[in-house]
Amino acid sequence: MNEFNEYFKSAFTVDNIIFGFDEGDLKVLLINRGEEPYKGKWALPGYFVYPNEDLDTAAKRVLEELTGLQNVYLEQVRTFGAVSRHPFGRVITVAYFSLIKISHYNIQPSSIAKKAKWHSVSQVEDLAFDHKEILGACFNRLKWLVRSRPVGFELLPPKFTLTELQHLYEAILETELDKRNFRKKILSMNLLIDLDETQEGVAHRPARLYKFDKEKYEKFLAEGFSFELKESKKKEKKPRKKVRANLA
Amino acid sequence: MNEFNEYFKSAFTVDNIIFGFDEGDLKVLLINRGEEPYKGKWALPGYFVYPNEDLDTAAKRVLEELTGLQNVYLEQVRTFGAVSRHPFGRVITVAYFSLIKISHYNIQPSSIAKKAKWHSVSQVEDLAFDHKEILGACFNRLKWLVRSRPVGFELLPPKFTLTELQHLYEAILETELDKRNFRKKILSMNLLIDLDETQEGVAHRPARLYKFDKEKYEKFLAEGFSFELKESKKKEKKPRKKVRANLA
DNA sequence: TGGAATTAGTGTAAACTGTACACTAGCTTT
DNA sequence: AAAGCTAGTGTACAGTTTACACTAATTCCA
Repeated sequence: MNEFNEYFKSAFTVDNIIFGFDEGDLKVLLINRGEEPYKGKWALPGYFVYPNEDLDTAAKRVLEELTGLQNVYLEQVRTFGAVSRHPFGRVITVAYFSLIKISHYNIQPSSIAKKAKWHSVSQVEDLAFDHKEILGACFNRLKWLVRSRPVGFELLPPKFTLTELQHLYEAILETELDKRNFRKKILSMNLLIDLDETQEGVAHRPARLYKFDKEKYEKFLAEGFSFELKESKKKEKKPRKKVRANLA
Repeated sequence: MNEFNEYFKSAFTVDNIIFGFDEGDLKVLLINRGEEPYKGKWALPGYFVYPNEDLDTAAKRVLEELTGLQNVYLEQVRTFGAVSRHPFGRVITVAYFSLIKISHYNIQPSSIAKKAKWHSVSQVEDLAFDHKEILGACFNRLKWLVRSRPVGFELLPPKFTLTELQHLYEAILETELDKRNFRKKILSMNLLIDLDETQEGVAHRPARLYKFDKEKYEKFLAEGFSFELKESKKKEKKPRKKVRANLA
C-alpha cells in the first residue's frame, strides 16, 4: 500500500465548535490566535488528528483541553477541504460541534484555554480562515437538530424553567415563539419531569422548575422511535385504520 | 508551518456513492475489487484526493471516470475516519453521493468502470471495508433530502409520469404512498410542467408526461425560499395576521 | 369487435396539527 | 395596599394530512 502518502500528505484536523447558552443568548467559544496566519483574530477551536486517534476522539480531546468537560453532546457536521483555505498549506478539517452547559465550564489552565472567550453567535464577525463559513454550517445544523430532537437540554442547567427553555429555542431558531403554543408542544413530548420546585431569588412570581427525562428519551431512541419534536404521546384516540404512509 | 506532515501522514480519499433509479428500484453503482484487501468484494467507488484538488472536485472526478457524467447532483454526507477502517493503514474518507439518470449512464472504457455494476440498494450485503455503513449513511441522508427538497427528479429521465415519480419516492422512502394524496402534494408544489404528451407503447391507458420546472425551482431558491416539499403555493387565502413564528 | 385486463386519473370528509390570541395568578418592591 | 413583573393557562379557526373507491382510456385476446 505504498500509494499511501503519495497522493495526500497534508494536514488533517478537526474543529470543534462549542456552543453554550447564557443570558438568553447562544454563545460560541472562540480562541484568539497567538500566531500567524491571522494572528490576533478569533478562530474556532481545533487541532490535528493524531495518527491513531478516531475523529470523534480528536474532537472530544479538543473540547476537553479547552473546557475540562467530557461526555458531551457531539455532532459531526461537514468537512472543509478547499485547496486554499489555509495560506500555509493544504489543511482538511472535519467540523464538529458540541453542546455544553455553560455553567459547568471552568476555564482550564492550558495556555490555549486562556485565550478562549465566549461570543454571541449573532455578533460574530470576521473570523480567521474560513471559520465564519464553518460556524454558519454548524449553526444551521444546530437549528435543524433542535427541531428534530430534544437536544436543547444539553445547553441548559439540569433544572430549568419553561421560559428559559423557550428563550433557548428562540435564540437558536432566531425567531420569537408563542408562549402557550411552545408550552403545549414541549409538554406534549412527555419528556419533562416537573420537579415540584420553584425558582428562588427572583423579583416576581417564581416559575416551576423542570428537568429533562433522559432515561425516557433514551428508551424511546432504543426502541427505534425517530422522535421528532412533532410527535406527541397521544392516548390512543380513534384508532383509525392506517394502511399506507404518506408524504411529509 | 512544519508541524504539517508530522501529525497526519495518512491517506485521504473521497467515496462517491452513485444512486440511480431503474425498474422501480433504487440502485447503487458498486465496484468489484480487483485487489487486496477485500479482493473480489463489492465496494463503493472512491479515490485519493489530489493535493491541489478540492473535495467536491475529487468526488466529481470519481463520478466522471466511472460514468462520463458531469453536472450532477452532489451532496457531501459525512467523513469516516476510524483508525482501523482500512487494514493497511490510516484512511480517512469523505463520503458523497450523486444522483444520476441511469438512462444517461454509459459504461466507460476505463478498467475500473468495467468492474462496476448496479445493485439494488435494498439487496446490498457484505461490502468491503466499512462501506455498508457509509452506504447506510448516504441512503439515510437521501431519504431526508427527498422529503425536504425536490431532488427526486435528478434520478428520473427528463420526461416522466406521476406514477413513475411516485414509485421513485416509494423506493427511496421504503414505504407505500397513497396515489391521490401523492399527486395532490406533488402538483401543489407547482414545479411540474405538464407536457401535454402521453406515454407510448404501453399496454394500458397511457399516462401524461411531465417535466420538472428547474428554472422555477432555482428562482425560488435564489429568492431564499427554503422550499420544503410541504410548501404549497396557496392563493392568498384569509391573510390572518401573523405576528410570531411557532415551532415545527 | 367486444369484453377482459390493466393502469390513469380524480374528490371529499374527518382527524389532526398549527396558529392566533388575553386574561388571571403569585410573588416582590415600594 | 397598590404597582410592577413574570408565570401560567384554553379555545377557536385555519391548514394539513389521511383514508378511501370509482370511472376513464388504452391494449390484448378470444
